[in-house]
Parts: sequence; structure tokens; C-alpha cells
Amino acid sequence: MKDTDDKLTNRNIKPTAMRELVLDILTEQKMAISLSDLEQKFHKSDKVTLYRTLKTFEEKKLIHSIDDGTGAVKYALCKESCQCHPEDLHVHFFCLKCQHTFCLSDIPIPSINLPVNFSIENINMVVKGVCSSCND
Amino acid sequence: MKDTDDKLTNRNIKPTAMRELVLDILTEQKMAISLSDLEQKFHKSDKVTLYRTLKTFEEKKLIHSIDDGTGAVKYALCKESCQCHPEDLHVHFFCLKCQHTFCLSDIPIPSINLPVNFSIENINMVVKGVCSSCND
DNA sequence: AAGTTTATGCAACTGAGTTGCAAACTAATC
DNA sequence: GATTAGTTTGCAACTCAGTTGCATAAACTT
Ligand SMILES: [Mn+2]
Ligand SMILES: [Mn+2]
Ligand SMILES: [Zn+2]
Ligand SMILES: [Zn+2]
Repeated sequence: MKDTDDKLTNRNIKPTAMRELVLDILTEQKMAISLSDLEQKFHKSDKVTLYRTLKTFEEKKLIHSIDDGTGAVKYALCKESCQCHPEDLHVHFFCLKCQHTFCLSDIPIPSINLPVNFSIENINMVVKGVCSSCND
Repeated sequence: MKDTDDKLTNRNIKPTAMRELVLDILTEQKMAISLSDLEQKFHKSDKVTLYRTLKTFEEKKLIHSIDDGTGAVKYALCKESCQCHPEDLHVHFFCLKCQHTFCLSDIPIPSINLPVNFSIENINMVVKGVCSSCND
């Protein structure tokens, strides 16, 4: 898995076996997953190690986190070029039927005119509704 | 407190002593507060009663909830006319310095062009940064 | 190889949110 | 006013995501 390895080193993350496994799983996902989702993809695993792996990945901007209001933060891969600046961010969607959280990677978060003297560092925008698969 | 009383009955909430107290506290706040914030405004109180009070208020659209990513959901009063429809919603702001969460009641959530077949029921948009008071 | 740093695994804890149940209270009926 | 039925409140106990501490293991450094 030289590719996985590179993705890690490119983000200044030491490529351990554990981290490669986690990155591979994250790469496979079509939707954002939570820590406990991730835990269940292993037969035997330690929640804390996975927790710290996700923290490291997020810190190094390999993944981003989504607070979708379900009580469990979800994670999804960032694009190669992503620096998680406000301009880089996209809208997320939580489907009330299938309970899945998706990146709407093509929909940038619209810019907001904040009141004077407010400065901005980050935005979390989650739309809730029914996804196309569930809208038959 | 006939006014408080009316606000409750207008939303079809039976005006008990407890609920009037909670509504009064919520009315006083300049920022959104969490369940435990609310709990601390009482000398002696029961978290569960406050929890259920907030749930009732939210259900009846007297208040709305804000998931600001801090791990504790915040609550703030709705406007008299609010029905909590997507058009009624506004942006929220979380200050990374003072850790306060504000309603930016004057800033409506911009409308989003979702992919085909996605339907929308609700939006949570939280901007994080530094508020005007903290930006001296 | 010895020493140093970093990653992993296990146990134990925190804190938000939630449920069940019994007592208190309120409203409706007789 | 007493009886009943429905609603609200208070207490205990629980769930579950997230987190910390610490000991061991593995990876680099000299
Ligand atoms: Mn995303
Ligand atoms: Mn608000
Ligand atoms: Zn769906
Ligand atoms: Zn501030």
C-alpha cells in the first residue's frame, strides 16, 4: 500500500500499520463515519487507539469532522488539496431516513456577512432532510 | 407574570411554576445556554425536570436548539412568529475566546441548491471565530 | 546495544443526555 | 368536596461518546 503510505507522509503522519488500516477504511466509505462505526469495522480493536488516530488525522487535515447533531461526530476524508480553511469547506447532509451523513463536496458553504468585528475561523453547516436514495 | 404566562399558553404549554421560571431565565439571556448552564441558575434544581422543560419548549417551538460542537446543545428563545421552518432559521456564532454561543438573528441561513431528489427539513449553521467583544 | 521518543492497549473516568418509576399536583367529573 | 384520571415533577439509575493516565511495545537516534 504505497499509495496509502504516501497520503500519510504527505500530511506528516508517520505511517504505522494501524494508521494505514484506518486510512484504508476511511477511503472505502461513501459516507462519513463515527468513531464507533470505525471500531465496528475491526474484529478486534481498541477504541482509544482509533480515537487518537482520528484526532491525529484531523489535526493533520487528512480528515475533517462533522457534527451532524446525532451525538456522535462523523469523519470523512479531506481532498488532497484541502487545508480546512473556511473557503475549502463544503456543506454536509444528514438523511433523516437512512441516518447517513454525506459530504456534499461540490457545494461550498456560502459566505456570510458577519456583524462588524466578528472574525471567522471555521464553519459547520449541516442540512437535514431526506437523501436521493431514500426519496425513491 | 402574566406576560410569561401568555407566551407559554400561546405555544400550547401549560404554565406551571417551573416552566415560568425557566422561561424567565431564558428571556434574560443574551446568549444561548445549555442544560447545565440552566441548572446552575437555580440554587436547587432537578436536571431531569429542566431537561424535559427544554424538550417541551423546543417541541412547541418556544425555543430552538443549537449544536455548536462543544458537546452540549445550547438553547435560545425563538421569535414570537417563528415556526422553525428552514426559512425562519438564522446563523449561529460560537466565540472561540469567550466560549459563548450567540444567535445572529438578523443573518438568515443562505439557501442551498441541494443535489436532485434531496429534500430539506432543517439546517444547522454555526460559524466559529472571535466575537466583537473579544476582538477588542 | 542503550537510550529516547512515539504509538498502542487497557482500565477507569467524565459529563451530556436519557429512562423508569413513584410522588405531587392539576383538571375534570360526579 | 371527594373521586378519578391525566400531567408534571423529583430521584435514582443508566447509556454512551469522548477522554485521561499509565504501562507496555515499537520505532527511531546515538
Ligand atoms: Mn465533508
Ligand atoms: Mn438562534
Ligand atoms: Zn437517506
Ligand atoms: Zn467572545
